[in-house]
Amino acid sequence: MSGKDLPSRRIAEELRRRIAAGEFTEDGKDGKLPSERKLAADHDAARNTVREAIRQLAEQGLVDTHHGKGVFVRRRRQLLRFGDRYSKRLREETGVSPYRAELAKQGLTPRVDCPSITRVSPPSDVAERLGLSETDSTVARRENWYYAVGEGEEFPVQIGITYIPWEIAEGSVLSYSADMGKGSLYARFEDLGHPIAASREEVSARMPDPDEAEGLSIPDGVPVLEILHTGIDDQGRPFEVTKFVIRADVGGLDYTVPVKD
Amino acid sequence: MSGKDLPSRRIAEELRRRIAAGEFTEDGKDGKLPSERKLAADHDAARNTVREAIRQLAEQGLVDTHHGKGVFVRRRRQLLRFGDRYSKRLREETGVSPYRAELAKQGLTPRVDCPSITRVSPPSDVAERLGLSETDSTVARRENWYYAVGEGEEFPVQIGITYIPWEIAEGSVLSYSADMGKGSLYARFEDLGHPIAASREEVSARMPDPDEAEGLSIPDGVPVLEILHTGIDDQGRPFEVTKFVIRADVGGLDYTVPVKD
DNA sequence: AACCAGTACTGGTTCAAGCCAGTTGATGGA
DNA sequence: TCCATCAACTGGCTTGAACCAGTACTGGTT
Repeated sequence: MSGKDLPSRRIAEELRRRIAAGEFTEDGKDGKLPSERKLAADHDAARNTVREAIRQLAEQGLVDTHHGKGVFVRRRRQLLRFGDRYSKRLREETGVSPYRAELAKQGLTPRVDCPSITRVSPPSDVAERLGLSETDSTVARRENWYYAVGEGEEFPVQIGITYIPWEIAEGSVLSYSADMGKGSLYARFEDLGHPIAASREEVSARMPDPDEAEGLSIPDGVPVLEILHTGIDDQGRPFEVTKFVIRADVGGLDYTVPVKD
Repeated sequence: MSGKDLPSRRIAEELRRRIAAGEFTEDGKDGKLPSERKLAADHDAARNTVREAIRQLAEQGLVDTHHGKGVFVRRRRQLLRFGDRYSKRLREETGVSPYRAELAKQGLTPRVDCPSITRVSPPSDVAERLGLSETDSTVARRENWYYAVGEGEEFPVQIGITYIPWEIAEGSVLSYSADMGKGSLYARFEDLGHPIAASREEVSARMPDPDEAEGLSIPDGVPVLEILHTGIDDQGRPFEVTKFVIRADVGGLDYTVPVKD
């Protein structure tokens, strides 16, 4: 046995069963569960006990609650898979960014927002990867928000914060313009003598902090993937670090890496 | 403003501040917070309100609760970073597995448990990646649990479930023995004519299901990384799929991938 | 038709109380 | 000395009540 026989668990278990059976989602139904007060009466339990059960389901990502409306079965969206983001061939042949291509597979269109470009001191993890001193150097900081638009809804997918050593970015569009022109970011780096040759990606997962949860409208019980990406040029020099934060309920990663002998 | 001014939020906020200030962890202290009943009295609030505040902290991964003992500040462990797991050179030169090497950096020793080797029908995602029919084929299923041992404590890190087409595993140690001999798994695949040449890794993050949470003793508010790994040989044939589930509070990934022109 | 107010729902938060269950340390007997 | 017992903690769970806050519909007024 893996769980104790408590009222809240029993109620949660029963709701899980009914959700799996499609009781709330079949035909014309909108996925709405009975109200907390009704469930409490049905199970002869206190409303707080039902709330505890629903909290367990929400934590598990099975339902969403909406104040004033009700509790709804969360419909599973197929994950977007991001990989191969830097290939020059892709960049030149298809003319569309990998982000756009992946969204297109699911009938979605991207919207990217670049709310700020600033000049700052690098955070310590970024400075370390760029081989810079944390205090004696500055970097250009470009913040990008990625959204997906489709079927009358728009939702945020990921945030990317790119740090570029100031001595590289200085004078280039990288340091001041949201629009980076044909071929986008990595074409500009190539112009500047840093063609991307390798990418290091350090991947972690964690719960979003409250600001991220709000900004990315992340439902309860959904973690984020955090990727610390370092761009490395043909000389082995790191020239750019980007910190991605991806909603794990809408996005994942897909790497195909050759294995070295 | 990002949060409402509710009693439970205020209490959580104050505890966050005191935790950050090191009030519970400095010098000889063991990181224990005041009891729920004491906090309730101090803040002139109901015990349930304090519990709600503590639940928020636990969800955020700041504290652990222990029934009968108290609430403790969670000490952050440096993440283990797994990458480059398949290199033949590493395998032959160092003689130690990458898993062992990464743990050694932090003064930990691995323990690996192989509780079961069975013959089953492949799950659909696995069958798809191996190019098999879900119903007309069988695979060897090897389940491995990875633990870290150090300083009088042992904790689980990840689970790996490896699926191998039966026609490949049949007759080999892969199909029946926990001990795979010198060079381990990928050396055996090489013996069988499938030297690993590339690895595809599909990465997602999610909350653990209740069984995983128990089996991996995952604290509240900690997600897992799920990696669906496909081993590909020098002919481009997939010969093995492993599903890893990693506790995100102890482990992450580290890929360095060349960028194709 | 357009608007607004009222009302009856929904979940969100807090309260005070009680009992259950795991942990710890003191007490006292063998 | 050793060990069982007990008391006094700790958090875990449930109850039932009250009130707040967001939503949607209804009916009346304009």
